[in-house]
Amino acid sequence: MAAGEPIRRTPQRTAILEQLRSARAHPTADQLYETVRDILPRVSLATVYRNLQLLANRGVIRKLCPGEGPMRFDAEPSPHRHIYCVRCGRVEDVDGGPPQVAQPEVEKSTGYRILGCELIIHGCCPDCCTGTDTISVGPVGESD
Amino acid sequence: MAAGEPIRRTPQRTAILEQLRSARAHPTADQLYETVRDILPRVSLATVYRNLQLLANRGVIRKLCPGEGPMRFDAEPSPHRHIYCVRCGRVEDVDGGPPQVAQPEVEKSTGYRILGCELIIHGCCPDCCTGTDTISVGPVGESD
DNA sequence: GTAATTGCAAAAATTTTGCAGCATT
DNA sequence: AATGCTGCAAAATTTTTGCAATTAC
Repeated sequence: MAAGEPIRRTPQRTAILEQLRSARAHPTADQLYETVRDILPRVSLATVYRNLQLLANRGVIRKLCPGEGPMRFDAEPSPHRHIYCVRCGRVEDVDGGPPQVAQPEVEKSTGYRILGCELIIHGCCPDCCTGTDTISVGPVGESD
Repeated sequence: MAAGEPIRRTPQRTAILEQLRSARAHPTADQLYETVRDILPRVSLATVYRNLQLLANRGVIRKLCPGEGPMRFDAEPSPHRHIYCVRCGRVEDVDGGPPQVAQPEVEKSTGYRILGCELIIHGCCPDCCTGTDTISVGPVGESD
């Protein structure tokens, strides 16, 4: 992982990071592309992808996989938990600190060298599961 | 999520589940397709995808997102942790019980109704990170 | 008999890449 | 000046879908 070289400052990169940082939710590359276009109308989606990848590799931002659909991006790279609404796809932060992983124990039992971890909770957000809606419990899914 | 109707038994479905259950690793749909073809040479990849989706929706199996590349499937649906090798892509189980999520607290603080959760640790497996290899720490990535 | 399931092929969705020109250091 | 970055368009990858025929219950 190339983490040594300085990151070159370009208008595109700056705008992408700015827009990601000001995003309420954890946007997809495409959603970010749309907002960046408001600032730099000629930006390309490939540039957005390339920069998000580069920034994630550098540890400046974080890439999230909700388990369905496209990847999400998070301006906050330090470990914290996320919750994903299986109905509307929204991803939000969860308070209460980072997921607990006993790094030395896991490294010993698996033989892996641990680099990081990601905890994502699946659920149904207040807007989607109002009041007494019927929902089923179990590993996520919308229909067969 | 349709969880009521009985699951119809077809040779394809049986073979897919059998192969997934006998798989050491946590295979991708495509890997599973290859092994199922040894048994049912005329099976289609679409059928593999459709069945994996259906079985995951029913809670019979579990769909995993390693954060990069294609989805993985796990014959064991009960909650347990996984570790993903960022170099070779392998996914393995981690002993030590399910990830800790204080469901009532999280439901109260987020307003979500929790359905499940997934913890995936990123690291470098013994085969990939032998001895004194140099690896960088931080949110995963191979090159820019 | 009815409804679910299958194979095939085509499509959709997401992400990556080749390349020539431009911008940043 | 050198290297990295960009836009564009094309491609690669992964997953889904339409449909007619078949199969399970």
